[in-house]
Amino acid sequence: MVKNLRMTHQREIILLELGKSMTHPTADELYQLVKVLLPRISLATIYRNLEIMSQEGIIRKLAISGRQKRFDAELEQHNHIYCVECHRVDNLLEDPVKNFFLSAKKSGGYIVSGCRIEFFGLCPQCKNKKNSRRKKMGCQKKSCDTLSEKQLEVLKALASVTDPCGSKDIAASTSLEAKQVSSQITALKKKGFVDSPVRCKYSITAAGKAELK
Amino acid sequence: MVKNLRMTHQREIILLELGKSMTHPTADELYQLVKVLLPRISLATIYRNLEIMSQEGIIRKLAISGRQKRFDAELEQHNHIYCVECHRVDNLLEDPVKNFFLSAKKSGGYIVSGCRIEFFGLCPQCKNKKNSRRKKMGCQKKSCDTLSEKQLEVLKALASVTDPCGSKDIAASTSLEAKQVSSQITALKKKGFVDSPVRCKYSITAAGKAELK
DNA sequence: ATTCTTGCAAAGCGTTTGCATTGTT
DNA sequence: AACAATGCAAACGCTTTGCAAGAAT
Repeated sequence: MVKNLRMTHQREIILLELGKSMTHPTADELYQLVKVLLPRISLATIYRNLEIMSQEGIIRKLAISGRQKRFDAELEQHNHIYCVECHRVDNLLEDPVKNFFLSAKKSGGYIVSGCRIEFFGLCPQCKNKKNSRRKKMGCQKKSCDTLSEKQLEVLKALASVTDPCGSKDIAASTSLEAKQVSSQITALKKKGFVDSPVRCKYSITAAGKAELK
Repeated sequence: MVKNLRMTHQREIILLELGKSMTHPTADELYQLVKVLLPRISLATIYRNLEIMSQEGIIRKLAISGRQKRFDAELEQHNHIYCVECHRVDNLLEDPVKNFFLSAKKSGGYIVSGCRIEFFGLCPQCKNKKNSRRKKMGCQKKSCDTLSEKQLEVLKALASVTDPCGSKDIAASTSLEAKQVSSQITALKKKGFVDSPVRCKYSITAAGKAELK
């Protein structure tokens, strides 16, 4: 699951340039930036590293509006605003859900003409496929460090929200009962993947996020 | 601006199949469906028609998650849910902003692992470019049917929301003052592009939507 | 020594376009 | 008659991949 990554010169520079950039660059834009420092680097290396690093959770791949993929070194949850004319992507500072028009005004001078909201996850079919696949592979590895299906589900649910939430909330978003959730949370806290910043409210830790690959 | 569309057999079938389909098909998926009825049709025709028809507002192009574009014959505002495993896209029946977890439960059995919210519009630079371009072209056409810049801005603001809203809301989302908005609304109502279903609340009409191309 | 990573080139995929022909108005 | 739309094939842009050479552990 976890790859043995090596810190190559190329990878270092790519990460550095992505970190410096505030424009959510595309692979090609990043290529242009990196080429200044490493003239012999190839575009394929950029793509490969961006892919690997986003899989490892070191950077974030933005699936925005059809066109090219864009990348972001900022991992904290934040939303984006996209110019339909020049295709640039900026960060949205305010929470857009709270007040559409307010955030529009504050979005660095954008004229907001719309908003796309898209949920993602597993459809019923794929959910079932995954479950049966896991059962088959279940007999191979069974160390204490391995998360159970239920724990994984809970952890994912916690990863998908920013604010701490109670076990009822988690139950509502998973296939589990509230009672089941509580015991999973206990196990997850023991492993250091979950903590409880407020009484009866839980949130995922950095270790927990890392565990989800 | 408005093209002279012809109703060809191909276009008719494409529209029909898209209308029947509940899966937000990709161009290629639609190609497979249409080919059953019109075995000699080419994929390019599918792409061309989908592009033209979405430009004309007859269908909707979904800018979703990375890979292929998807198309939808349903024009009413609704949000989507996307399976990260098999890439299918379903409709989200509930308003997702209201309650993330509630809608997750009701999303046809999906396990929701996240949500992408993306605003779009014009960035400050492109906004300025467009304005100066319009000013240059302003002397050519000046019929009564032409919308002023301000009217256009108001109309766009109304097009971007589902519920009727007051002039203050509109002012907040445009570069205009509330007073200016009111007079633009009056003009737009006269042209039949805006109506007022509730006192002091305005919404865009079908004609208004059509006017925005 | 092992195995991860690179640069290069070629292929991949989804989409768009040029062109001669066909079909609609 | 005018010109929009078609089928075909070739090109496009972005991305991925196979492979031999190179670099990090």
